[in-house]
This record gives sequence, C-alpha cells and structure tokens, in this order.
Amino acid sequence: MSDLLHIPGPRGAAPSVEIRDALFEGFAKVAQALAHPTRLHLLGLLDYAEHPVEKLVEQTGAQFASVSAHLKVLREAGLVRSRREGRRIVYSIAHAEVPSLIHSLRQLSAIALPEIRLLVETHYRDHEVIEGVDAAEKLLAQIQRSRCLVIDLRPHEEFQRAHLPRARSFPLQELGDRLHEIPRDKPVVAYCRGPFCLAALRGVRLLLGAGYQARRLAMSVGDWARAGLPLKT
Amino acid sequence: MSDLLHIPGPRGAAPSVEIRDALFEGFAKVAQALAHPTRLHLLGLLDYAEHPVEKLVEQTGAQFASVSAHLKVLREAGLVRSRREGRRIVYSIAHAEVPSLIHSLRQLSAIALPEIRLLVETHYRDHEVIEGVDAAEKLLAQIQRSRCLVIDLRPHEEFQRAHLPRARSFPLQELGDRLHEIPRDKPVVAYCRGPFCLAALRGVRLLLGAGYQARRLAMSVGDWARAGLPLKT
DNA sequence: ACAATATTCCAATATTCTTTATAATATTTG
DNA sequence: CAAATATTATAAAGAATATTGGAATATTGT
Repeated sequence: MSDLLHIPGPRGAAPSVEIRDALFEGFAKVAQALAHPTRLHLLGLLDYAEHPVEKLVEQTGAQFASVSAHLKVLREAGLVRSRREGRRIVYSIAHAEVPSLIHSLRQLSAIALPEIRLLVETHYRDHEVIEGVDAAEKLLAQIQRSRCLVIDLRPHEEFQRAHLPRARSFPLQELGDRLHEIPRDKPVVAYCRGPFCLAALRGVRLLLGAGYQARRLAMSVGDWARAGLPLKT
Repeated sequence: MSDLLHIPGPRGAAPSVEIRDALFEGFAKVAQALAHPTRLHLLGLLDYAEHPVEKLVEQTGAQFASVSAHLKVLREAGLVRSRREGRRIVYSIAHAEVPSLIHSLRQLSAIALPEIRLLVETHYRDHEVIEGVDAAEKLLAQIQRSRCLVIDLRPHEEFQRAHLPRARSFPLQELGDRLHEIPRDKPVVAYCRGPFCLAALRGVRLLLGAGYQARRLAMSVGDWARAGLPLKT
C-alpha cells in the first residue's frame, strides 16, 4: 500500500506523495472555508440570491469587517465570486456544485451529530414531513392530479425565479392575512428554503392551527431540481 | 452548547435565531472535522477499509499522538466510529454519507480551486479519462458486450469486497509482471480508487507504455455504486 | 475636486487548533 | 501479578484564525 504512495512520477515530475499532499491540502482549504457558522450562513443566504455585502451584514448580524473577512475566505476558496455594481460589491455563489456540497454537509450533520439530530427531532417533527426523492416524486404526481395545493412560503422574488409546478406564492409574512385565499377542501403542502428552513416550520404550524391538513416539503427548490423534477420559471 | 438543548418548544416563544445558530454551529463542526489534510487522508484510508490506529499512523506518516488526536476530532463529529479488537482499536467510517460528502468536496475543490485544477490538468490528463454518470453507463454497456477489458488495480482484498462487473484483478504491484495475461485485442479500461487515485495513473501509464489502448475510469467503486450501476461482490 | 458611501485592508488582541513529549489507561501475554 | 503493547489523555509551545476599531481605497454624486 505504501508503495502506491511513493511511486515516482513520469520523467522528473513531482513525486506522487507531493501531489497527494497538495491535493489533500486543497481539499482541506475548501473544507476550512466551510468550517465557520457565519460562513455557512453567508453561503446559505447567497444560495437564495446574490447580495451586496451590506445585506449580508444585516442578515447575519455580524460586524461589517468580520463579514468582509469571511467573504474573503470564501472567495479565496473559490466558493463565491464578487462583482462591483456601482459603489456596491455584490457576492454570489461561484459554482452550482457549492449548494450541492452544502446540502450534503447539512444532511450528514443531521445524521452524524447527536446535537443536530436532537434539534431536528424536537423542532422539526411536530407535523408530517415529505422528504427524499421517492416522496417528492409521489408528491409531483399528486400535484399533477390536483390532489393537493402547494404553497411556496419564500419571498416573492425567489418564487418568481423558480417554483414548483402549480405552486402558489404565499410569503410567510403575508400568510396569516391571506388564509381566506386558501381553499380548505384539499390537503396543503408548504415548502420554503429546505429541510432546515425555520420559516417553513412556522408556516406549517400556522396552517395547522387554522385547521388545514398541512404537511411540509423538506426540500429546497434546488434540491427538487437536483432530484430531476420539473420547475416552473 | 448545552444551551441548545434547552430551547423551548413550539408552544413557547420560538427563539428561532437560536435554533438557526445552533444548526450552523453543528454544520460548521462537521466541516471543521474535514478541514485538515491529515483528517481527509484518514477518511480516505478508512473509505477503502477499516484500520487500526497503527496502520493509519504508518500510512499517513504523522506522529502517533497526532493521528490519535485527529481521530478524536473525527469521532466527535460523528464521522468515524471505533471499536476495540484485542489490544487494537479499529476505526471505520460511521455513515455511508461520509464518503459521499468527501466525494462532493473533492469534486468541488477540483472545480473551485485553481491550484487543484492545475494539478489535475498537469498530472491527470495525459490519457483518456472516463468520468461522469453518462460515460459510466456507456462503459457498462461496452463491458456487457465484451467490447473492452476492465482492470481493477486495487489490492486483492478491496477487489474481493466489490468490483465492477467482469473486472479482473491486477493489483498495481503485480501489473508489470502480469502483462502477458492481458490480451491486446481489446481496449483496456483501468480503475482504482477514484478520480484522484495516483495508482490508477501509474497503471494507465504502464499499460500505455506497453502498447495497450488504455483509458482510465475516474470513479471509485463507491461512486459507481452511487450512480446506480451494478457491482459484483 | 470634494464629500459621501461601500467595502477592503491592517494591526492588535483574543481564541482556537496542532504538534510534541510524556503520563495514564486498558488489554493481552508470560 | 508484572511486563509488553496499543491507544488515549494531558499539558505546554507554537501556529493559525477570528474579531475589532480604525485607516485606506474605489466609486458615485455634487
């Protein structure tokens, strides 16, 4: 086995141990960029939409200089890119693979870390949840047969960019005042920004409290698309 | 951290900021566990097979106490588990999602980080590569029609645990001495432990040097299985 | 050109992580 | 029960990261 790691490279190239170590260092650099709660928060926000630094500061509640430093780390790891727009600098996700990696990270964390597992069990399991590709495919069939009503709880802009087929936009803030627009004859499925989205929790609780038969789709629109299911844009 | 466990449930005032922060801290803890070259090396080794600490020390070349400390970090992040076996303590991957996350991390790194991209371009592109699910499916069809010969370059034990359909075992160390067993009438596809495996590079170069029409499958057996393709066990 | 704005850069401090040597623990062997 | 073995735990030094306030930079608007 150790032979494999000490093979000479082709005609005077770097020895393979050095290549291997350089690879691991690179992978670690990317992992390191993910290894801070604020940076994960930033990536989460940027997954919804691109944002100028100011917005990110406001959303995360961290110091301006601190957010700027974190963004630098993310930029140097190639996870985000920035462009100037007037006096603003607008950040966005650099590659489609980034949200996908973060999704894997979150999913694994919910399995591997007892503290997260407990958190999910206590806060996300007081209602019926639709999760996994199989369940999503079944849901799609139900949607197409008009057997249920799909409610998108995200802000209007995100809804407009892409949403589930036949979904109707009820941003969480408006939901309480617009319940009369939601018919009571069909079961309701609400979704928001993904399996850990807290807005989705509140929306489902609100609907359940108002007597609806409500479930939560524990997938983001991105997850839905990655599962190969259709979106409306 | 114990604060996290005392958040009032949905009945009380829901301090969703605290839940959110607790989630991000958990995710960051898992990411942090990945954020060191030695730990990524350890996870890579454990993905091939479970190992006692001694073996891991030997393979990584790090100090014993250092490896032990890294293993502790991985254990506390829920990524590996350990069991005692006599006087040895044997480590293994704790969840099937772990190799999958690492695969995503590596893949993204190869896209996002210029230094890795360069490394891959200079060291892994002197021969034809088969990568991606589509190409793998085509390869499977070719294998099933006996249009090519598949060579597994990993150690015997790993071959025996699982390998591609019709693959033949030629551990890299033996390959040079056993070339006469490989017919020259068909193109050869060699694979080893994944897209960054250095042994696979050596094997393909050796075959090319011996006049074979050789390509490299840039997937691990695990990747192959995750793509939904069949394995022989 | 000057003031206002948005962001990055810098330097100092505090914090966390890594390594190393050494001590402690648990298991097997004699 | 003592010695040998494999591993973990501890403590101290050194390295890397994170935070903060303030200075520097680049752009826009007057």
